[in-house]
Amino acid sequence: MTIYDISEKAGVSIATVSRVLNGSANVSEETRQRVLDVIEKYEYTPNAFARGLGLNTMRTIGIMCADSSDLYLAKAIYYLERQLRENDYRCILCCSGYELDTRRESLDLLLQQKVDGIILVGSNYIYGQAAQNKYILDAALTTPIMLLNGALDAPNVYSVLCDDYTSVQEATGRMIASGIHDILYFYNSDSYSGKRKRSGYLNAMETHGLEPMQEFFAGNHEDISGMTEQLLRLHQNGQAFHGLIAADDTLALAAVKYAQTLGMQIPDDLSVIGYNNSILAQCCHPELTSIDNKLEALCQHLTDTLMDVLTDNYGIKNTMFSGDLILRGTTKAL
Amino acid sequence: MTIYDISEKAGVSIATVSRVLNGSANVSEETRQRVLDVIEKYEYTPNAFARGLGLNTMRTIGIMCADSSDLYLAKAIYYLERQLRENDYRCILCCSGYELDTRRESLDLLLQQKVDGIILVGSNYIYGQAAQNKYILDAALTTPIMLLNGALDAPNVYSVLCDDYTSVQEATGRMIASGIHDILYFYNSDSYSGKRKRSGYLNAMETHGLEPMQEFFAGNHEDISGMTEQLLRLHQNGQAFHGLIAADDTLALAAVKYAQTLGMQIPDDLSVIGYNNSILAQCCHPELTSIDNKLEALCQHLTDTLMDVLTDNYGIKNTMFSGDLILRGTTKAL
DNA sequence: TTGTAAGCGTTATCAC
DNA sequence: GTGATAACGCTTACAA
Repeated sequence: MTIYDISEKAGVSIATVSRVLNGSANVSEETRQRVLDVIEKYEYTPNAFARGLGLNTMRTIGIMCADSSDLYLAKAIYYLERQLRENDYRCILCCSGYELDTRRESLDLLLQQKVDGIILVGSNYIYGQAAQNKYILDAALTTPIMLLNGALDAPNVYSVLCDDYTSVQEATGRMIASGIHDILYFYNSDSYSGKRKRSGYLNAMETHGLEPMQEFFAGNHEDISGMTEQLLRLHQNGQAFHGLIAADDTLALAAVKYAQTLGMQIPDDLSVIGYNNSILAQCCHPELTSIDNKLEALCQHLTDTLMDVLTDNYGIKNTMFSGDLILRGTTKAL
Repeated sequence: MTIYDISEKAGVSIATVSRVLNGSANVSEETRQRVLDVIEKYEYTPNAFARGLGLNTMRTIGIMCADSSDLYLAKAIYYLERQLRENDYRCILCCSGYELDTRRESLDLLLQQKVDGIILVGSNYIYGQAAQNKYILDAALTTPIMLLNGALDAPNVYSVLCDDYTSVQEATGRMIASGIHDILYFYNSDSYSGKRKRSGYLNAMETHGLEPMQEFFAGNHEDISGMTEQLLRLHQNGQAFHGLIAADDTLALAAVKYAQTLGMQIPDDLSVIGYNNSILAQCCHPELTSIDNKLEALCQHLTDTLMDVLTDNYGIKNTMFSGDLILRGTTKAL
């Protein structure tokens, strides 16, 4: 079934069928109905490729992330897909991994597919050195690039992120105010937002004249046992801390397991604050106090901005949301 | 840049450029090189829409799932996307939700996008009544349909799943053999695989002449606190059990929290077995014994089969893998 | 209000 | 080997 078949059966030209299909006003109600009847009768649907060629768009958005099975990224993808679908856009998912080379490839893939926009999900896309971000700028020459949890000042690049710095700074401050002074910062990434979180912690400690303690975990993002073991080694080496702020709920969960392994009471012997307020926060007993970075709101804003850019060729360049500390059982009243 | 521009600059016809582009043998090495040079110089890439129209494919596969942020589904999507990309296919992600109506819509969306195949991820897509599965059969008229963790016997529909029945039956049997006779089955879905898991439990209990205890959780899939509370209510009502088999790691985790809340020792006072062997299994202390259903292997087999179908129009219709019980701290030696 | 015809940028079938 | 040229199925001026 093509538009020709329909036009023939309805006794009109293909232009008229096309007009009906695209809701053009310049069609008499009578012919419109006649055409619609034929379309329905034969269950005709326009050929998406032909339409794409004619309109130079198939209404698709590329969603790129390092690893779509990551709890946090998966949630972001979920929100974005739903919101884009509501705007009649389809999503092409592309997991780029964490290497620069594979990221370039992934981005090229999406550009070749001629998507209308590309969303980079995750702060790890922005590197410290400008040269490493060049492939993003190149892509932006062709297609609007949206950054979720990253920032890059360039034409046709739009950023939406959460104020990680302030969130962690305030959380640390509240823990200090509750009387805990030996607080360990436990992290596993020095990405754009990773750096900002850590700065927040450092600033809070310095402000209160306290000595910072930082511990970096280099292993796999999902290796909770490995994280726990690393903390246990710290303990064996005599490093004491009664508070722990984690850059991620996974790390915080490892801290809870660490305490349980040693028979410590939470929050009396150890207070823990996580980040992301993911489902993991509910997974332990007591439940995790965690920083909520408003992912759904971030995604909604990003989608809205992208729609603005796509229609008006203009949108808000940078937006920063503020996070919320969600209090649960791993901290005393802060 | 179009193929015309390139042909002009290279001093050949568009046919020759197209031949070079598609690796046709009938081009002299000299012209091939000349054309390639021009292509490289101008960074030309063929227009995907035009190519799609000509070839009637853009090499895309639709991946449909109820909720891509679900831990298990997210993992499946991750594997599938990677494997499809290796085969030079792009993925269009579409979250359909759990309602029949929205599923129909989602499937239509993918068909209209003219994907080359559709993967339904999750056992919940297959309903008990044939009429409810009709929309899948209709889609299969046009496009091969792959079922991950579901089975449906129909033309152009292919199924890959794990033997949930046997996995749960054996796990239950081993728990019984370890001396635990009052075992609760905790579940939250009566989907295709949900039913099979439950049957496995029931069969094992009956075989050993034990009275089954089943508890259904009707709330949100992520509401671990709600699940924990439901178990606590059960306890308050005097229902005793020293073993618990869960249809999902989330439910198993709730069981661990339930025990911790009551001050029970795991596994001495309560043994727990989960399902999926997801990251959640690592999240509690002690860690979850869980049934691994070989998701990556399932996905790989599904992708391979789909590639077979796409190239030869023929592939293995039904495949069943067997699961593994991964022993960890929530059970005594089984 | 409707129809004609020219794109859109490929692939593929012919000739030569 | 290479080059015309006809599909592919739509959108959209431009005419009528």
